[in-house]
Amino acid sequence: MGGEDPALAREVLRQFTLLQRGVVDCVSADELKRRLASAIRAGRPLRVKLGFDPTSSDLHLGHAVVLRKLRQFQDLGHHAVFIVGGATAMLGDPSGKDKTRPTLSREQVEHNAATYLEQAFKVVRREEVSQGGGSAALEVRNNADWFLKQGFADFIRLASKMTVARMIERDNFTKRMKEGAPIGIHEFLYPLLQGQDSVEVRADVELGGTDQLFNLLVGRDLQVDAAQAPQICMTMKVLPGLDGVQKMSKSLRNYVGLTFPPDEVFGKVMSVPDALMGTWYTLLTDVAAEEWEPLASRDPREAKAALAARMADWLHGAPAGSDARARFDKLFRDKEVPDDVERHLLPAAETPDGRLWIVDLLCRLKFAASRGEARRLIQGHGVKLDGAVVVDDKLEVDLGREVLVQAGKRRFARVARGA
RNA sequence: GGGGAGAUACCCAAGUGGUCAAAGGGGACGGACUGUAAAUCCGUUGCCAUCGGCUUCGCAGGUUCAAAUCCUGCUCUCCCCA
Repeated sequence: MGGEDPALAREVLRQFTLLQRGVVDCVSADELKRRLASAIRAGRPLRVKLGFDPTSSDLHLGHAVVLRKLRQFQDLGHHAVFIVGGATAMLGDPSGKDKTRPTLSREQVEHNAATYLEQAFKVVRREEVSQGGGSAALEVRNNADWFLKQGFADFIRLASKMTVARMIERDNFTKRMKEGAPIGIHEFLYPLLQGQDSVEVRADVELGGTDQLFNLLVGRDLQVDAAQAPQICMTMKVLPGLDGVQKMSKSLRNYVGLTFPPDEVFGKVMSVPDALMGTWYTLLTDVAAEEWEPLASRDPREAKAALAARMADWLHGAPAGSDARARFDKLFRDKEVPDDVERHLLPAAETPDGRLWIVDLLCRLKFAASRGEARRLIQGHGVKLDGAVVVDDKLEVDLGREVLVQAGKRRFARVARGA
């Protein structure tokens, strides 16, 4: 770096510092500074790539961590390239997995891709790229567009760019081999495809979780091979899920979906172990550590509730957080029945005498998946009728007038016999 | 291509002819405590049902009064050799 222009140097440092939040690896930091400097000097924004495979139909807070980073680049005037892994989704990324994932059909992938973008726009600015540059905030690409057009020869050529030795020294493959777990050859191909994406879109920077570092680095090699400047690889700390141990993922069911309703967002965040609060604040908010740390040590519940409300506001707009909190406090802290309990009317035909066996009632309400489960729930004293614990699993409930059914702490329904 | 090992419920894992709906652990759910945190304790964890019945141990057949357990074929996985 020349370093003659102090204004430029300051701007580079400002951007660089902001961008460091939540970042674990940056390959390399110096390159990033240099690239920022030349971008600013030339008025040519960096092309920042982030890709997701539409392997399920939900994005969650774990995805949001990197999406936020992408948004941060946008806010600094850079150009986001969002890759939908239409082709790679069919392969299945081995990163962070201890087992092979099932490959998906074309149809599933396309369906998922559609819902994905919508969810991503909760975090990323969506102005589409305009031809002449200008307000180019976002460019959406689907890697099916290039991969499905390529021929066999192209594919083999790509495969030749990687060695088996390098592949198997990758930690999660080593681990799986040691455990005797299967590894499909197709899983070796995945990083190459992801790397090729970087070549296709001429990425300056690629974002990902720490478990993506290997894949991101492959992109660098392929770019060099294609006579492009190698992308800077930035990995973000992976967001731990609700269990506090494993990374947030839909298949582990420890996630908070970006489309979850406010109450659920609030409640799930409240169930995050205290020890993780700092990580969540760092990765999912811009709140300075000096702000949340004192609160978290003085009043952890309050700090977490503030975080939870913030998440709900973020995903649903301003009053959602405080509203959710009010309902949450009422239900769990004050142990009161919520205001908006769903009402069910059972058709009279189903209850000729106006009575219904409690076990069937629970099944009808989907509070239990089977009669056996309903029985167990009752035997475990988990069912209340008008506030009183049900002890008899043979109870016939009189639906002549409305009754309040509660299963566990959070499932409520008001039921009466319909016409 | 040759040799060996293996596939058990949501996951890991015991069980090698009846007493096995299948030990143990994890997870999940419910209860107590609480801040839907952590820690701890208790209960439940195939389906239907009143005794009782029905379906389940990779898949398909077979032997037997009786199979997760024995036999045959198939599918999949791992290891060693080539």
